[in-house]
Amino acid sequence: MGRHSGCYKQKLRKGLWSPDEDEKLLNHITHHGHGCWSSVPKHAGLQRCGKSCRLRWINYLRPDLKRGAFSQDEENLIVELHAVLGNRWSQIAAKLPGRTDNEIKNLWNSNIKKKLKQRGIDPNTHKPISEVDREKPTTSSNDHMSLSSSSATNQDFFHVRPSDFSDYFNSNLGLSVDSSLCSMFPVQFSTGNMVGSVFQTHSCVKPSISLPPDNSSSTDQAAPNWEFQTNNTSIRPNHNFEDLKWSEYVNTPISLPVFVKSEADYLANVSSLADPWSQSQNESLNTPEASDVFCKDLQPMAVSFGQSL
DNA sequence: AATATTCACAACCGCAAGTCA
DNA sequence: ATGACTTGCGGTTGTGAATAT
Repeated sequence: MGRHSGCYKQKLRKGLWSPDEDEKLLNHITHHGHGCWSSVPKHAGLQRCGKSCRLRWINYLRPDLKRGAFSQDEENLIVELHAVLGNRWSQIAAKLPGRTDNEIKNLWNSNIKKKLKQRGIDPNTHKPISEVDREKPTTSSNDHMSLSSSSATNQDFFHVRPSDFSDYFNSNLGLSVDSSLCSMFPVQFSTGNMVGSVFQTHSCVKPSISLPPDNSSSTDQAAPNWEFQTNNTSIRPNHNFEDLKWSEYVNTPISLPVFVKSEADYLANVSSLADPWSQSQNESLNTPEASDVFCKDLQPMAVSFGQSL
């Protein structure tokens, strides 16, 4: 490739950095800033290309790096972010202060991927592996948006990236939604072990998900005070925001997503959903876009989905 | 003890997008 | 408009340590 030619034309060092090189680079950037990376090696007295210096600084020498092992919370967040963002490591890293994209990518490839596979989850789609195998032959671009399929899972929606959400809104629902503001908040079917998910793409909010204690009876749970009834299914908002471990989360197969435009709308919707929804499935939620979307489009799909169980 | 394998981490490579003359 | 150059990203490879055989 053409641009990054310095490393090849000149006899520049490659491979691991020595402590001496680190010190030179650190001193230079501490006193002068990096400015144009291509001029850094010359000014710092290094036999490296600018690109290599940049990488070394970003991934290792930067003073704000956290280093050390990832916490369980960080791992969980990475999995959840990956489900929405895919391999957009830099965007994932932006949500984890002190962590680099390279570090997260390495963790994913060497550790998390394996853990997910051991739990029967396909790390690419975040779906159960058996399901991924079944679905391999056909996947049209909008298949993942359909809730009418009985094989829909939580990961169907995590699989959809924010940009896809906004495309879907813009083209199918006639709404103008900024992809960076698309979010989901949790909704729970009361007839099974199913949850939705909270996700905020524009700020680091740890998803909070709660589950019914088990698949069957959950009488002691502080249940939401409304539910949406169909012939054989009821849908409740879940506002019992207890943290959920990923290991538990991956075992919960179904979600109902609701989209909101902003953090403010999100909070408004959560509080509005705490109120009785309505007597009728046709009555709108009393909040803006999310309610409209949910009532006009997602609710009927959810009903269809619920009935197909 | 020697060798092979696995693992975690660091660094490299190729590409695309952006900037600037 | 064009090409040289920089920057940033994501996939891949290299390397040394730890572990298994």
